[in-house]
Amino acid sequence: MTETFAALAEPNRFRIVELLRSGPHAVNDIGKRLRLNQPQVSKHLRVLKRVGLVTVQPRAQERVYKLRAKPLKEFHDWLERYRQLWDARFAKLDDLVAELHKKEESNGRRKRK
Amino acid sequence: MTETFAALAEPNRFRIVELLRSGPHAVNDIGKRLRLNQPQVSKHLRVLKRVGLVTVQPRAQERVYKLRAKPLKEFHDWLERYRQLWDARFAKLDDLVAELHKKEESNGRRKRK
DNA sequence: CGTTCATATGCCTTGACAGGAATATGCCCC
DNA sequence: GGGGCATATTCCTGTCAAGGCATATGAACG
Repeated sequence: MTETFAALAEPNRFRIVELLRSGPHAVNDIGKRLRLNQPQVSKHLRVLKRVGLVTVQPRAQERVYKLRAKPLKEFHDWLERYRQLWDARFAKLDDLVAELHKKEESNGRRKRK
Repeated sequence: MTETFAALAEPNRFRIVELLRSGPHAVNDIGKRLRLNQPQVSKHLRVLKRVGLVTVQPRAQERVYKLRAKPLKEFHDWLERYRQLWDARFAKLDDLVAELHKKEESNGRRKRK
């Protein structure tokens, strides 16, 4: 999981992923659109492939890279577990907890070991 | 956005975030639970704070760190734009596109510039 | 088969960052 | 106000990764 994060942490790699969202692209095509030198594109794609974010399919001499659904879905599922943080219902609960903390703080000074 | 990724790419920082999902924690508490030295915990929390993933609230001498909803929600929203990748409906469309590509390939050799 | 095109790999330098140990800051309590 | 905690910061060192350039691999096509 953290490897996926690391892969997306690199700005140019992030741009590549964003570009690939619109569909598969060949290496040279990516390089031209993002103004990147070909070797860097290949290297970045290598990393993205290693962590499973993309797959390759040869088309003659070209290599067409495509986004893979699985890791992005896993990603999405992971974030779902944090949904409570921003859900309206929880926001209220959050306030409540904050209030409880305040109380605990004000009369906790004597109780504290 | 990529900064958030970078912050989460560090395994120990990821563990801290996972721990904070269960609620706010003080620095020393985090260190004990995750078996990390206090300075590293402080440093990691500094990074998490810089990218806006956490906030601090002083409680006497302790500093209680808490997850922030906003960046995680933004994150979630960003991933929503990729949902088509793993949605069933799109899976079919994907197959269709693949087939079209195959056709284009078979009779495209002469058409290609 | 040799040339050309698309892509991959190797080498090098440089900068960023994590961990460890020591130390500084800040707050509480007597 | 001085000692004791909880936390932050500093310095140091080693590691790792990105970019630039040169070069290697590999396929198509005359």
